Amino acid sequence: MAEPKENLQMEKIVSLCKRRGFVFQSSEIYGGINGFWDYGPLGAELKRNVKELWWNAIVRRREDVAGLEATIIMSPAIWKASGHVDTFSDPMCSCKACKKLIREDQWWPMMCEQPWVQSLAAIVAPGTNELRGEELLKWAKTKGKSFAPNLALVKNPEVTLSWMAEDVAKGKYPANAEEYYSYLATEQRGVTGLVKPCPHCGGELTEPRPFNLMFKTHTGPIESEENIAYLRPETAQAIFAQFKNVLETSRQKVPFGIGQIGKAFRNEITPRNYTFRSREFEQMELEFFIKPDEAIEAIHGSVATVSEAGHPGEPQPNWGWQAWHQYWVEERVRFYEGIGLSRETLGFHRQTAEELAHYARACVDILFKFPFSKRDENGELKGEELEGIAARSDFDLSQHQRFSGKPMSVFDDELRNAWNKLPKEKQDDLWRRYYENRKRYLEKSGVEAEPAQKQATEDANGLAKGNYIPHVIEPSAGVDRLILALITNAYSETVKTDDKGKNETIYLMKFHPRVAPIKVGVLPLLKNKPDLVKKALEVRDLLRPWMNVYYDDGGSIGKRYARQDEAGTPFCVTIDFDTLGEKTELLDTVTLRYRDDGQQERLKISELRDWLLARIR
RNA sequence: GCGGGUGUAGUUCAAUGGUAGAACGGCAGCCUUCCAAGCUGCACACGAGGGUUCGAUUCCCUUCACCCGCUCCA
Repeated sequence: MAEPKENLQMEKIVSLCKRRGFVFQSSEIYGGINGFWDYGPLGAELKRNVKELWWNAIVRRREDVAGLEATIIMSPAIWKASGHVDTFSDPMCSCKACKKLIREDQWWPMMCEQPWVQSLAAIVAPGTNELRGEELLKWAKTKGKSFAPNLALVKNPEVTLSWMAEDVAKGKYPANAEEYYSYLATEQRGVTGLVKPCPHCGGELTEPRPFNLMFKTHTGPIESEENIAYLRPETAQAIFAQFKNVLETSRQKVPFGIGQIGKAFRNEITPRNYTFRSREFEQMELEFFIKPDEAIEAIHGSVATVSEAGHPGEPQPNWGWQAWHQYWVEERVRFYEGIGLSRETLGFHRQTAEELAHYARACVDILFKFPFSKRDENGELKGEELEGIAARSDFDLSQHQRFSGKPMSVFDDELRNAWNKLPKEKQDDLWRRYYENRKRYLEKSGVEAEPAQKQATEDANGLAKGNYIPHVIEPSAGVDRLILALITNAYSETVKTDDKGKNETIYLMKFHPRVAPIKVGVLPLLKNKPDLVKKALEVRDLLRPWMNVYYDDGGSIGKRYARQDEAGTPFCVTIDFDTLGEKTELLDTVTLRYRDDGQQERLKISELRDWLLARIR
C-alpha cells in the first residue's frame, strides 16, 4: 500500500536534511548523479560519530579484535575466490511484452514452475518429429489464452505452427524441451531467429545482456583485458585475504576478530529510497574467527548450548558457532540501543534455510522500520536491513586457501594436546564429522569427488594434529543506512501556536547525545553586551578541545535554541547576567537547556565539561 | 532497464508566450534580560540542452535528477 502520509514524512525529512546540511545530492550543480549522495557539515559529523562509536565498541574496547584498513582496489583474483565475479555478472533477459527481468540461468527453472508450461508438458514431444498440431492449436485457444497470452503460439498459432511444420517435414525439430518452448515462442523465425518465452506471460525475451554489479576499472593508464580491476563490493574479503598477516602481527589467537570500516561500491540496478541504497556506500564489518565445533568438542568435551533469545553473557571457551552467533547478534542490538534505536524501532529476520547461502549456517538481519518500509500481511512494518550477522562456516578462508594456494589454517596447541588424550572412539567420531564437513564444502565448490575425498582426509588428519581453518561470524553493517535510520528516528515535529495565534511547525532532531553532530550550543543571552559575548567565547574555547561546540549570537535567544533543535544539539548553555555575577551566588554559572523538553537548570562553568562528557560518551 | 509522476530562490509554494512574486530561512545593522519578537537593508531561482517563436520559465523534443510501481539486492 502506498501510504501518502509516509511518503510525505520522508519528503519532509529529505527537505530538512538539505536545509540543515545533513545530506546533499552528489554533483548537484551538474544535475546530480543517480545513486550517489554527499554529507554536509552536520551529516559528516553524525557519520564520524557513528563510525567512531563502532570502532571503539568493536575494536578498541575489546581485547579480542584487531583493526584493519585495506585498499578499495585489490587483486581481481580475490573476487574470483569470493564468487563475486561470477555472481555479480549474471546475464539478464527482459520480456518485451510484460517488461519483467529474468536471470538467464534461472529461465528454465522458472519455466518448469509455470502452470502453462506444466499444462503443455503432455503435448510437447521433444526429440521426435511428432508435431501434435491439432492439440497445440486447441491448447492455444483455451488454456494458452489465459496462462500465456503473449506466447507466439497463442497470439498467432497458424503462423507459428506452419513454420514449425515445415521444419519438422525437413527433419529439423527441437531436440529438447527447452528448445521446444523456444519454437512455441517464435512467430517469425526468419526475422527474429529462435526466441525464448517469458515464463510469466509467454512474451518474447530479449537476448541476455550482461549485468555487472561490480564497478570495473583498470590499473595503469592503458585499458586492456589484462589489467581489469574492481572497486570492492564489500570490505570483508580484504579481511580474509589479510587474515594471516593480522594473526601474526596482532598476537591474537582464535577466537578473535578483525574489524574494518570502509567504502564499498555496487552498481545497484535501482538506487532507491534516498541514501538507503546508494552505489557508493560505507560498511562497518567484523569478521570474528572461531574454532570449528569439532575442535571445541575435542578440547572441552562438549559444545555449549544457548537459547535463541537473549544475550548469552561473557564469551566462554566452550562456545561453538551458535553461541558466538547469538552473542554477536545481541552485542549488535545493544550497540543500536546505545545510540538511540530502541528494540521497538528495530526488526529481526532470521534467514530461512532456502534464503541462506549454501555455506552459511545462520544469518540474522537487524532491520530498522523506515517510513518507506513495506508492511507484511498483518499490516506490521517490516523494516529494512541495517546489518546482517552471518555464521559463514569456514567457507571464506577455505576459498582463499584454494584459490591462492596459501594455507589459511591455524595451529592450536590446546587442540593437539586435548586430541591426544581423547578415547579412540571420540577421535574417530570427530575425525569423521570434520571430514564430512570438509568434503561437503569441497564438493559444493566444484571439486571432483576423488580429490575432494583426498583433501578432506588431509584436513581431518590436520585437525588431529591441531590444525584447522577457522570458522567465522560476520556482523556486517551499512553505515549510511544507519545514518538514515538515525535521522528518521530522530525526526520529530510539533505544531505550535505563537503569540499572534499563528500555527507554526517546530522541527526537532532527537539524536542520542552520543551521535549528535553538535554536542552543545554556546549562546550569549544578548549580542550587544560585550561582557556576555566575551564570557561566552571563553566557555566555547573551554569546551572546544573536548567536543563539537557551536557558538551562536545571531538573532534572539529563542531563535538560536530553535536552530540547535533542528540540528539535533542535545544541550545549549546560555551565558547571562547572572554568569557575570549580577546575583553574586550565581557567579560563573550558566543556564543549561535540554533540547527535548526545553527544561533548564543552572550549572557551574567549572563542572560543565565533565557534565557534558558524561552524557556524550 | 521498463512504465507513471515531478522539476520555479536554501526550504515550502505562487504567477506568466513579453519585467518571475511571497512566506520562512540566510547575511549585515539596530534592538532584544531565556524559547523562531520587532525594525532596516542585502543576496539568492525557472534542472540542462535543442527546437518552434519577433520573443519561451510557460508549447514541443531530448537529456539529467528525484518520487511511485515492476525487476534486482550475493
